[in-house]
Amino acid sequence: MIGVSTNIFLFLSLMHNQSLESPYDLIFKNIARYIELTADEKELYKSFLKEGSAKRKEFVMLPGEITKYEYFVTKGCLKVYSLDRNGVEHVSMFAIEDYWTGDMASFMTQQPSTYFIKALEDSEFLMINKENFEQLFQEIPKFERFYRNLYQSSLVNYIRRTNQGIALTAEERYEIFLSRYPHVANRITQKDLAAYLGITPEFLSMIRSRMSKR
Amino acid sequence: MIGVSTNIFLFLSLMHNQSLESPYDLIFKNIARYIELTADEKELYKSFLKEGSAKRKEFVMLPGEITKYEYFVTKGCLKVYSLDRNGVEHVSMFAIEDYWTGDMASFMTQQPSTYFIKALEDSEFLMINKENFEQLFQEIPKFERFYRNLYQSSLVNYIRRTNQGIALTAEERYEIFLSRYPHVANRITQKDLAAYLGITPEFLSMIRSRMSKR
DNA sequence: CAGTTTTCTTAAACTACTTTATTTTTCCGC
DNA sequence: GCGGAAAAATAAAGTAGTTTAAGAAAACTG
Repeated sequence: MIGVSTNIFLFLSLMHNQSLESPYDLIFKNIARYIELTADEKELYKSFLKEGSAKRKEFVMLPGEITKYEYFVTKGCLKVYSLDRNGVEHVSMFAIEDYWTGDMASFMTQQPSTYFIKALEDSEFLMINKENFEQLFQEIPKFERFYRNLYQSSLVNYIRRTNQGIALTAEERYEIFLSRYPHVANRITQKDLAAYLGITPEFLSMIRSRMSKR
Repeated sequence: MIGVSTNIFLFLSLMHNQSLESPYDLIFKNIARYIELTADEKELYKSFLKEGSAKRKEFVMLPGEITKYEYFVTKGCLKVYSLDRNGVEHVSMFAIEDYWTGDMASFMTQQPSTYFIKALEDSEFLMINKENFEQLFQEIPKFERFYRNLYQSSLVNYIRRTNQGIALTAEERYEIFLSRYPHVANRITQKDLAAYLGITPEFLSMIRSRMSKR
């Protein structure tokens, strides 16, 4: 899980009172974790963003496309995944409110993506394209610092997940996911969670019944 | 493999003619991938670094310690690894010349590390401590950009490795490692490579004999 | 270069996870 | 609230990778 949510409680309060927060309030709070923006800078940044949305089951991105945007989810839940050569689905991350997502490799290198991004719920997000992303660093150099910190946190999470994938059993990984991302776990299906954990839904089901018998 | 080597050929030329390059030339070339430093800035940066070395089989870092430094390898090869609760070794990365390494999570959060760093060959490196790391961004803000880019590349590599770990068989991961990091592969033992791939040395040996029979 | 330690190989028994198939339960679009 | 589709549970047979053990090859150390 790359995106590094600012704060679970912020997200929970949003759940109960979504209309009070605009999508921009959420993204500014996210950015304020690492840098402070002046009112002018906020306006400029806002002008670099585009609003997007997708209904449940709609695709936000398809493999083969050159990734145009990085996404910041303001409502709903996106699933980022790919298919291996046997057609088996592998989920790279779930992005809920306050998470950044996209295909970073494709966005950075402008090579075709190998990922699908699909909305699991009716979703809304803010998007920044490659030109604006580059421009951002020219206009507001502080953003170098923001992204340096964002990527730093993401890396720590990825390193952890890589090592877990190698060192732990599926059951252990499942338990860790439940305790670390409970608010994600109860929004997604077991099938999708299995695809994130790297196991079959049948085996996840077995794990669950084994665990409940203890 | 996190560190993102600038250039294999640079490294190869170093192998043949090490005395001509100082460790600082190497790190400045590494940094020049993303930002340009003035002579003054180079001097200042140099003053933030410390030189270190370790003989073959010596430990550079032990678990339990709070990580003091990030390391840039200028000679030799370091192995970053941890032990799981069964005492099985899991290699997180090999760092050769021109690679950055360390325990980023521990360095950033100043929590005790869970990693060993051990020299596989007589090695030399440059180190930056946490205070100087923070200071660096105050004194030379350009470094935000450098690290933003460095972390970006590392993330792309990590995302790739995570997905490979889940989607591919051990044999496929072995072949990919060989073609992607041939210069690392022939400097390390099969035992260490197996611990990187997440399999037993016995199984790697089996894979190799299976492959050679084709 | 001899002795010792470590690494590598091979092979048989074992385990975590997959595959395939069937049944039951949940969900969501009308 | 109903009908159809998707998800979840259960179970049996199969496979990728582990474990244990023992011998052969390589590689440090004195």
